[in-house]
Amino acid sequence: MAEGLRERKKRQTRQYISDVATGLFIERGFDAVTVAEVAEAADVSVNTVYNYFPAKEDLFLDRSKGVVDRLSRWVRGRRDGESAAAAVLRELREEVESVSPRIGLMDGYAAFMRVIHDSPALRSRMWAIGQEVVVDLERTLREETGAGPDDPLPDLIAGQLSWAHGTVMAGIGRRMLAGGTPAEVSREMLLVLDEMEDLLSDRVLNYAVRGAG
Amino acid sequence: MAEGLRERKKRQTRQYISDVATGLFIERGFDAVTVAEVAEAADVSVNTVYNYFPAKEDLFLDRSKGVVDRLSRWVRGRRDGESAAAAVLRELREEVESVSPRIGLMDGYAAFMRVIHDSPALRSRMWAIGQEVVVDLERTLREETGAGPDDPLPDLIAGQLSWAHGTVMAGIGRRMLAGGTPAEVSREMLLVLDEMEDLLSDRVLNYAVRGAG
DNA sequence: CTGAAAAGTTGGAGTCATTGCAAAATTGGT
DNA sequence: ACCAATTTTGCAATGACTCCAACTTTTCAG
Repeated sequence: MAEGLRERKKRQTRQYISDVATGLFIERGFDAVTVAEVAEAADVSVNTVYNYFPAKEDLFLDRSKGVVDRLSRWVRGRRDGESAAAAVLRELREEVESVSPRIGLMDGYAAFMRVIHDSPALRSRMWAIGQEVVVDLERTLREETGAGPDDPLPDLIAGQLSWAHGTVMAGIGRRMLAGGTPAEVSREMLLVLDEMEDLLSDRVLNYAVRGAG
Repeated sequence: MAEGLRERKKRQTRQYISDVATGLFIERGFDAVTVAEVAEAADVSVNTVYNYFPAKEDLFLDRSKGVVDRLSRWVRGRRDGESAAAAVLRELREEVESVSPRIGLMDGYAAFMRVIHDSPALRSRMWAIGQEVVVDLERTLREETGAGPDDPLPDLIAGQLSWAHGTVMAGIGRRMLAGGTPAEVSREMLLVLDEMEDLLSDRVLNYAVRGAG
């Protein structure tokens, strides 16, 4: 009833393995570290590693970290009179402006990005996560607008919004990788965000305005 | 001087291996067929397969097939007074309208898509090709407009255009997979193309107009 | 036409991710 | 302290991919 001491231990073990693995990957690169090494360094068997993580990439990219429904949450939380796109742009700007570590604006992110940058497997996994984001957003937009299954608009809008989100994230990654400080990158990305908003059409910017049913 | 009988044989062998592999993949799925089986069916050794193809996925998706520079070619070939986006949309419409097999509007494409759809490895490889397309287009747009390396616009426009291209290709794939005939899918996609053009802003639609330096 | 050099093919051994299975060790509750 | 559920582990196997040395075929100069 006490909600398992067992559960706690499991979560601990899982976190520990992931931390150990992350350290090794950052130190020596994703491909240069074998799962066996991770297991040894974490003092567990290889099978235990696979017991917690479905694949090697998940040791580094724990996608359960609430990234896939980020856009959906932002859209669902849009204010009265605010469109889906406006909400996404506003939230993005807030994160960038506040130099939030949630979007990679922090010291040490460059090292993290480098690992991804240098590993095709990790890059591909990043894309897969991005795909989940789009699919999730498509569903949310359909729910929020009541669009029929044949209406292609929600998917197109979802594509545009997740393009915007992905472009910002990629821009941050690239600039941090190039040695920028969080503050510098934040400043630059605000300009990019302005350019981006300028590139979105009114159709996009006015889709799914809350309270305009 | 006769430009090798050797070269001809090599190209033949390569093509043959790819054909045999494709047949097996369509018949039984990508993951269910081992490279060893492909090699045996093609009457060569596994090493020979790897001599021609860097990875198993390349047996099915031969990315040398001029897809990566498709957008760049379209943009470079834009007419006088035509923008990059207008050229891309025009070419896309032409392909769709003419029910071109180059973009998957042909019988048998569903079987081809099914293999990709069911294999994470192949889907991921498709994305990687898409990435090459964007990068290629970014460079082309910079060349065509003379934009400086710090101007973020070319990358943003490239992102929008390759989003449009990718969306159309994905739409075709999904509809063919769902059992549509090439003619039906062509008709539906023309409507999607109209919606899509409506979603692009004038900024995008008027970028890099030929002869408006 | 003939004998290397060059290029292509092959077999075999090895690494690594990932899976399946059954034995062994732990843990929670009684 | 004991039982049953849960975890952890060892072992074996599959399959992609690489490295390497031996072997065969093609090219080409003489």
